[in-house]
Amino acid sequence: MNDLKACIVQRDRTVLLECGHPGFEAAREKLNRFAELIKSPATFHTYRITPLSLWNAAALGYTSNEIADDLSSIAKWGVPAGLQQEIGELVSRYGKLKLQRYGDNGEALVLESTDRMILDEVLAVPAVASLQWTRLSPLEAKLHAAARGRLKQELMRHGYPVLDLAGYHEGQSLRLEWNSGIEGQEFALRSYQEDAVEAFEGVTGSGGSGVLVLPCGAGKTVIGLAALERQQCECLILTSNTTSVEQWIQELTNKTTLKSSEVGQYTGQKKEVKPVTVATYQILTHRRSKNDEFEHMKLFNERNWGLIIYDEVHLLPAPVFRATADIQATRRLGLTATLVREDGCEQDVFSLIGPKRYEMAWKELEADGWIAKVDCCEIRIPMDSDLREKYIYAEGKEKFRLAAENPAKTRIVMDLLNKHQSAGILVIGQYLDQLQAIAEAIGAPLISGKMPQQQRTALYASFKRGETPVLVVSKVANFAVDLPDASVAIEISGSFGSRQEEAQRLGRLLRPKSGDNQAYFYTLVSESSKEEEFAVRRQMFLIEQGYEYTIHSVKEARSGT
DNA sequence: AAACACGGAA
DNA sequence: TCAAATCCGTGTTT
Repeated sequence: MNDLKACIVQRDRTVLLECGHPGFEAAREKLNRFAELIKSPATFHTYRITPLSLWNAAALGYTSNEIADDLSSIAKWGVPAGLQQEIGELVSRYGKLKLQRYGDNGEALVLESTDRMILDEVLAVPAVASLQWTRLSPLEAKLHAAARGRLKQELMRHGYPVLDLAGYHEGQSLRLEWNSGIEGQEFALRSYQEDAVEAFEGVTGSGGSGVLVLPCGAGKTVIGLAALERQQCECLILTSNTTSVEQWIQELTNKTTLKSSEVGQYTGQKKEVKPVTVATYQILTHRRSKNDEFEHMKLFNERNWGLIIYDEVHLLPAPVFRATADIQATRRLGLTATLVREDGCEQDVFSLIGPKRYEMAWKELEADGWIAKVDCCEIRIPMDSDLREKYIYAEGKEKFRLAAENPAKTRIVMDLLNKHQSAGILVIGQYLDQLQAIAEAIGAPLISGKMPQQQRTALYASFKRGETPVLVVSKVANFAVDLPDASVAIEISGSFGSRQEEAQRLGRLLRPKSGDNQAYFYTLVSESSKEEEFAVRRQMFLIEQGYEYTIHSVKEARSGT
């Protein structure tokens, strides 16, 4: 019995998961439903059950009983009594406050509670009390519909997520269908894409608001198109960069019956507002000068949008949250590979875009063959005595850079290139000097932000054909949507523990491979240095997704593999 | 018009 | 914590 229990569950809502344990996989899967990974050293992973992780679970339909059962099925020494209770209390908060429409004109809302004490308590919170309330009964209070977003945000901050049942306005209708493929080859959604869209639409099929979490390469754009096809309404699509804007437009016009005259681009170059409009986040947040207004936020109200799609929700900038608070009656679909934000605004995603409606673990897609298998390996490389000495006397931030630019890495890259004779190898790094040096040493072209777009495109194409087997790339790789997929990635340096960046880089390898469908991801780190710490942080998200990094230490500064 | 260069922003 | 990249607007050149 006990040999399947891989966890120690602690009173402070942290859970320690033993890595080598036979019950590891099963426990990880369960923990992912309602806990967040916060530390992942080699022997024990630490998870924390946070209010937000519980509410996201609750929104997916998990009950506190199911969570309690899951926990006790993995807890070696049982679940502390107080904790069981606390979880029950937290989970039950989701749904204790409900927001409903009041009257028929949509101008007012009513906040309802099953518990008078809770309603009294939240109405006493200053930021909530300052809204204009009319107490209708001990269990109901009325307010103006315009405050919907603000209210949800404030209540969430106070620890009470609201179940928003106030509904949506329909928006201008727009007819569109899937384009029928060649010779009756109907375009078909993959089964999980179908599931994701249905999760967004909800049981009533009336659509709603919320976030779908899917790995890179899972076809998030197609899911967005599907949501639009179901809703049949005018739609605003917000995304992170112009290449992505172009991609959306291409998919919209290729895969659906929408004509190019119905699809507009709203960016720095072109400001079209069409029945379907695709814009960058950046244009929305652009200001003439620092204290000016956001002049392009008016895009939210320029047409009667029935649906707003937020691509890459983890990058959504703060001012866009503020604008989103004002349009809570519009259906909202968030798409992302990770709910984790480096700025900690996960709560605002929950209250203003919506709760998580669907999540597919990366490993699950891998098992079904939709994405490649990836072997992740961290290689620890010693610093030679000169470098070590410099390192010891350096300041905090210099330390990181010295370790990251460890010249011994060049040798290891060469060894790895020898090992993988195949084409499709990316060397990815953070510092231009370092990348330059390595590019010269291995005789491969370096692509950085300085390189004109045309040259980049030419190199990407040559890489795709296999004529250029190895590319050295800087941070351009983080944004380049047109960079072809690779089968081996060697990360020689990375930014200060950005989990997203690591995920993005791994994402480059995920397109299914012919043959054994296997890809390789190496990350090179200087041994016993700050770089090691940050590598651990970077890897966390992927570990949560079920990837394991094997650690390989290099003995001498120059050694074979 | 389109291509390019620059500075500010986040 | 940094460095490097993007995007936007503006102004200049072809």
